[in-house]
Parts: sequence; structure tokens; C-alpha cells
Amino acid sequence: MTRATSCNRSWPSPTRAWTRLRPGKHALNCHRMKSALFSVLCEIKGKTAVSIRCQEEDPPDAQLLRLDNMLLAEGVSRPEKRGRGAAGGTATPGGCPNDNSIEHSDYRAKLAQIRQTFHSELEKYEQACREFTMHVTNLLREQSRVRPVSGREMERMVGVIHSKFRAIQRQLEQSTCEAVMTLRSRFLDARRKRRNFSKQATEVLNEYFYSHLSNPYPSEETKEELARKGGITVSQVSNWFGNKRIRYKKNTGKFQEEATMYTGKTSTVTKAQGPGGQSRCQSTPSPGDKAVALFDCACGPSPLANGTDMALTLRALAFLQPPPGGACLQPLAHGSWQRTTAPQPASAPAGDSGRSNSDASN
DNA sequence: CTCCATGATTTTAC
DNA sequence: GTAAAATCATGGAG
Repeated sequence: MTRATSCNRSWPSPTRAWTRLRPGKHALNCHRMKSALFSVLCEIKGKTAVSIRCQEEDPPDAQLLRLDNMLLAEGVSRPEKRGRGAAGGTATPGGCPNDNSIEHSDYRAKLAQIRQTFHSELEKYEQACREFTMHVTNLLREQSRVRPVSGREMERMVGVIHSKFRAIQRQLEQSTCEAVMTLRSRFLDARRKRRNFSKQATEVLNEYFYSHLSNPYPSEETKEELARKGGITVSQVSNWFGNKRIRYKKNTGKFQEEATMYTGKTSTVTKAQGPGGQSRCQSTPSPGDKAVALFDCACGPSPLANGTDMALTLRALAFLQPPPGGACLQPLAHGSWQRTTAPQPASAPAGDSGRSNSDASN
């Protein structure tokens, strides 16, 4: 308590706290025996080899390396970078096509936020590290006037400081990693969540489905088109058609209303254009009648009874008639579609047999 | 909370 | 590989 002597006010010190503990420095500096004492101290120090063990700069820590790699892979370590973040390319969590869904951009935004926080924190630590190093260096320099402080000792001290800050930095990296992992898992979960399609998407799909009731198998191109129109992905279109076919088939009656609604709606649209490029001529070749009758009696008063769609269906079914070996579809007795041969010939080969898939005409 | 509709995933058949 | 069928899981209405 009494150590803080009267003279501590006069010290032009960088740190008052420190200087308060060194009351006799001025006195020492001015002491006539100073140089003698100093040399003795040097000698003693040399002999005892003040080997304050350097905590040798830890070897490239494996754990740290892993963290670095992880952050690098997540695109966090690098300051803003285009593309290929964790969410980029095929690395998209969930393995979904890299559509730019809202969730996707949301994920990227959050990742960017984490990255920003990480870098600003890192910057702060580095700044603090620099300041503290300078501070300590100054102190040592100051002290070197009264006691021997070798360059090596200074270096060692700086090294210790750096390693301490490195440990803090490692913690920062760890927590950043955690944040990224949490974000990722949450994002993955979010993608699993089912979201109802927009009204528009449903309409687009239903319109196509009911106007191609005889053959609701859109080609890849058509799927892309439908996906684009509905603002969903191609695989979602495929899923939807898969579900729709099976559900429609299972319970045709339930879809009656919907069917009439859409066939009514599409009839006006398709007359002008015809989604499959099919011209809707009203001539109804008789060969299809049997098939329609078969379909109808199985399905009851199906949407096929609708005038426009009836024509379409008859027309489509007409192609089913003579397919010895040709790829085509046949409505099953219970109102289904059945492939008799190779599914989706991708593109219709010349000739009508390929027309089984009305999409081919697209 | 239940129930149903519906999008997604998994399994099966070809 | 594709589609059918079964199943899972969630959203939303009641």
C-alpha cells in the first residue's frame, strides 16, 4: 500500500497502473551505482538462462486447420465471394436443383451476415492484438532502461500475446462454425417442409393435366415450361404429376368437379392454341369410341364426356388403336393410363406411334 | 385437437 | 431410369 510513493506522478509512463508499482525507477535511473547494478543483473540473467520457456508457437494445430477448412468451405473465411458458397452449385443442401427459391436466398443472406460478423469480430481482435502488443513492447522498452530486456525476450513476449489472441480467434472460429452449422440444418429442415404451391402453379398444372387427361405425361420440355409458368422446379412438376395421376386414378369421382372446371376453362384457351400443339378438330373418328366407352363406363360420367375434351380424348385414343408394338397408352378398365411399351420415347419418332405422348408434339 | 389435402420421399416393379 | 404405389409429414380448415 505504501509502495505508491510520492514521485509516481512525475513518471511519464505509458501505463499508470504499471508505473505505480515501480516506485523507485527514477531513483534507480539516477543512482550512481546504476550501471554497475545493471551489468550485474545482466550477468545473473545470462547465467540463470532465464529460460522462461517459450510456449513454442504451437504447431499448426490440426483442430484449427479443420476449422479453417470448414469456414473456407462454407465461404465464410473469404470476404464476400461470388457463387460457390455452401449453397452454391450442387452443394445446395437438400440436393435440390439450384433454383433460386426464397429460402435459398434467405440462406445466403444469413450466411453473408455470419460472414460479416465473423470478419468484423476478427478485425476487432486483430486490432486489439496489435494495440496490446504495442503496449507491451513499449512497456518492455521502458523497463529495459532499468533491467536487461533482450530482443529475444521481447519477441517471446510478443509471441505469447499472439498465441493468446490466436486462442481467442479459435473460439471465434468455433462459434462461427456452430452458427453456420445451425443455419445449415435449419435450412435443410426448412426445405423439407411442405409448402403448398401457389394458386397459379396449381392452375397451370391442373390445366395441363385435365387437357391432357388421355396422356398426362408431360415431356421434359413441357415440364420445364410448366415449371417456369408456375414458378416451381421441374422435379416439383414431376412430383405433382406423379401424385396427381395416382390420386386421380384412385378416386376419379372426387376430381369430377375440378376436371369439369379445368376442362371448361382450358377448352377456351386450348381452342386457340392447344397446349400440345394439337389441333382440335372436331371430327371424331370412330375407332376411338370403343376405348372411350371403356374409359367412360369405368369412370362414370367422366370429364371426358365434356365436349371439347371428348374430342381431344377421342383423337388421342384414336392413336391407340393400331399399335402393334408401338409405344402407346391405354386407359385401364378402372380409368388409368398404362404404358404398353417403352415409357417416354423422349421425342416422337417419325410417324404417329410416337404421338402417344402428346407432349412430343411440343 | 382432428381430419383432410397435398407436396415430398421411399419402395417397388418394369 | 421412370413411373406407380405406398408412405411420411406438414399446412390449414373446422
